[in-house]
Amino acid sequence: MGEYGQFCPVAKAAEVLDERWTLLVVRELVAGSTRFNDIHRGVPRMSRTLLTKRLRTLVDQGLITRREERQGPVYELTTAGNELAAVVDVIGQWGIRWLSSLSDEDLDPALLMWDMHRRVDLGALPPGRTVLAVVLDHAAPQLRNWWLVLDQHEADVCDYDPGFGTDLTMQASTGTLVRIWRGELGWDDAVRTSRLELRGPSELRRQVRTWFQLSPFATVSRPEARDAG
Amino acid sequence: MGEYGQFCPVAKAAEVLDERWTLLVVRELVAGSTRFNDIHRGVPRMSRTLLTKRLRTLVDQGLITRREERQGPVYELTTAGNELAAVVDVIGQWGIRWLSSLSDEDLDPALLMWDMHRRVDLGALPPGRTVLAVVLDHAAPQLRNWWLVLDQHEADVCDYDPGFGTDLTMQASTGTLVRIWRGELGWDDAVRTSRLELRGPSELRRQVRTWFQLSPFATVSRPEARDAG
DNA sequence: CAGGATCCGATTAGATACTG
DNA sequence: CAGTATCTAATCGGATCCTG
Repeated sequence: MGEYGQFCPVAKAAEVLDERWTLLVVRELVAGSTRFNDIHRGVPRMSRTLLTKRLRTLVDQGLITRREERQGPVYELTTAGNELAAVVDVIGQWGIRWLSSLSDEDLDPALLMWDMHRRVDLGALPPGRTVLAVVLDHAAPQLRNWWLVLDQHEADVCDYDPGFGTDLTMQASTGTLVRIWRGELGWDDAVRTSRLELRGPSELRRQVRTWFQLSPFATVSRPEARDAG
Repeated sequence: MGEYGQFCPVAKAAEVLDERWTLLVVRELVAGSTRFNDIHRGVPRMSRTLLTKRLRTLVDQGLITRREERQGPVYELTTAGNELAAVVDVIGQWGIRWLSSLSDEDLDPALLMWDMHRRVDLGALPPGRTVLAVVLDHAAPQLRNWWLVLDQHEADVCDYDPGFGTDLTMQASTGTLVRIWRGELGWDDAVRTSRLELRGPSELRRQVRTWFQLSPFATVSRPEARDAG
């Protein structure tokens, strides 16, 4: 795409980073995804064709490598690409401070579940397997019900009942969970006001909040409420 | 333009920042430009129509304000916009570390002179007015000769002889000056190898290197030279 | 100096269908 | 699972001309 014709390092970096979707693909790689389909789950609105193209560009630019494994291609950040973690971090910090108004379009249930499953603190789980059902109020029928299958080794997310039974059910609107996720609404506050409902053994109801680490940006300090000028 | 449909703060920030040219316009504002023409001198390849459009978008997004003054409109960063300085900084640091290969297109003489004039350390200048002529080897005729008119209060850049006489002349290729500017080539090294030639009183020849602060990214540490994997 | 209005060509990305 | 190929609709941005 476009070059800026400037020797400024900001301009040279922008040539690489400001192409549409690129920063989000990098974010997925920074978050640890290495397989095509995993990366795509983090950018589901991107066509697979376009993702292919962006990945190739990133390889050409030396930000990632592509390796053929038995299970298929594996994408990994190079040293240069890895240092973009700092860029993603600062941009996210700015974003959470100043861009808090979300449209309904932004409240993507599948994305929320994908994010949650990836931030599970495996060490905080009870022994054995735990199945957490999540019900998202008002979501479209096929996006309403989710199951997180958690054990000490991995966290899986399903959009169908995996058939192990349910240990705990969590019910809320997608917006409520997103606000909790982003650190804009306290867990206790949400429970107290019944915006977040938990059903199951009281011990699990108490513990569940420790199973998730929330968004990496949840703890970023927010600006004082006053005009932006 | 495009929305990503994600609640992730990185995605929300990218919606604002990854539109073409936007980051460079922000960079100009962070660097201190407030007038339309000054901003445009920092992004000369951007059409004025497009710059107008981007500025309006930035106002709508609450990153800058536009104020009508007697001399004309003045653009200024809001608190939110001002915090983008950190984003510009991190991106520039990454850029100078990993994107050192510049095309001829990137070596824009006018941009270099504009950058230099803006990073003059007024306090380091000799008393009174100093005129520094700059000759850029191999540049197109109308981009070869420049004059920096420096005094304790301001630094001006002209592409014509302002008629005050010349105290010191600096001659080099644009590429050499850019590499010095970016911190990739030492001043002494350039002088010793005659890539940078100075003509004028020996005292000024010795002092001139202190008049410029170089690029804000000149002092960023560079990666060790080895493969990027 | 700081734009507004238009037109038009180039680029882009989504949708769709197909492949090993 | 991980793409490729193709077509089309939409968008974007440069050029040009005009304004107060």
